[in-house]
Amino acid sequence: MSIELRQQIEKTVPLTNEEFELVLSYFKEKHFKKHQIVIHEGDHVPYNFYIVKGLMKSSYINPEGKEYILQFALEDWWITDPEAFHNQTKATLNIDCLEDTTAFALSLENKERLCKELKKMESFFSKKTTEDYIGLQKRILCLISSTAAERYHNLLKEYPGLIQRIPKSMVASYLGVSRETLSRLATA
Amino acid sequence: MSIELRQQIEKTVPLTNEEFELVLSYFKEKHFKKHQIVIHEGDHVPYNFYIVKGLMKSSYINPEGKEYILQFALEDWWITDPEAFHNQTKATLNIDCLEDTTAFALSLENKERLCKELKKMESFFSKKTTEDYIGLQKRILCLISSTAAERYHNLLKEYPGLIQRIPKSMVASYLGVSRETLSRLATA
DNA sequence: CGCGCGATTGAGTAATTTCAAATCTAGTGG
DNA sequence: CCACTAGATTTGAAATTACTCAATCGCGCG
Repeated sequence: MSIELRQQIEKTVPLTNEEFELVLSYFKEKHFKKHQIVIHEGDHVPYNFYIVKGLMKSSYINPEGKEYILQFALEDWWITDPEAFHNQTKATLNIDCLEDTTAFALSLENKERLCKELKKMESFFSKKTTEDYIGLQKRILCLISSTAAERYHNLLKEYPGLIQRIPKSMVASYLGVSRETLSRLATA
Repeated sequence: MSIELRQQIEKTVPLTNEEFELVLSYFKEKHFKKHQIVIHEGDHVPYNFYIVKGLMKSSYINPEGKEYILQFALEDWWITDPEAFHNQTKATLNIDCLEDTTAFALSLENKERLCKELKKMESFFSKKTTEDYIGLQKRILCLISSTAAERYHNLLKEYPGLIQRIPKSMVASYLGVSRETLSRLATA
């Protein structure tokens, strides 16, 4: 059930069985249904979620009600409203489920306790955040340097499995183009 | 000379004078002239730079020679090619100076030694990377949800001091619009 | 079988780019 | 101090790209 998480951590730091048990003990298993809202704008953000099975998305909804998708998270990915989670402020993003989803939930308090108790976990989170940072920088480069068509094909190439599980209209939102434009790109 | 760096670190973790001396000892002071190239695509990336005085930018240059600016870094900011630096691979970005610049250079080896010797520095870097990640997420949101005009005015509001020190054509590159479009926005 | 959501298509409009030319400006050497 | 030049900025006009609004299509689910 949690082999992937262990493997992910062990890409950075090796763990004994006991250590991994300790790590797991700080998480709380949570179950969500398709369409369920996990975090709503204005909420307190109690957890960072590691996705065991399923699919969530995080997005910003502007005053006119238009949704802009910041992230999809499927198996072995993490998702939260990072600013609200780390600064313990109110959420500006919304997080919901595109499928029935099982996640391991880690509170900020538990994250800090865990890092204190098991110093190498601090290295793991640090490395993970750095990798995520690099990913965002690449996405920014893509947004400022590529056309809508190039961005779409790049996404297809990078995450071929993702597109099958997501309505095209959401792919459009993630790429920063209208559904109609994406539809015209997809057939070309 | 290095009061700002100490203050930046102490926003996350308190330091004694001795500890800060230790921190500083891992950095190497470097001087660069305006227009000097600090990192060239294909180079090894030996350092992450903390800017003491001056201004650098990092950018990607596509095969046709068009430049896309990922980051500006002025006093009290950090800059490197993060992927090449952390994975010790060849640079895909270019970094150069828009002004004469003094920087504190930290090698990956020294960063790791420092974190090992002074555990709280790992917390500092971790926190810093998280904050930077949040910043990039905001920039992505801005890119997918705002018009060129909104992005420009947002930049003016967020970093009012930056614009005076940077050619408008580079602001355009950073925002992902053509110089001509930015010029028309700026006068409006 | 029909409802409803998502996807597609069409037409008109708005925003942005490109290419080209003109203008402005800062730094250099005389 | 002035003239000159290279780079940066602005402006204009045409072409492209993407958006909006509206209508239609397709299909899975109840």
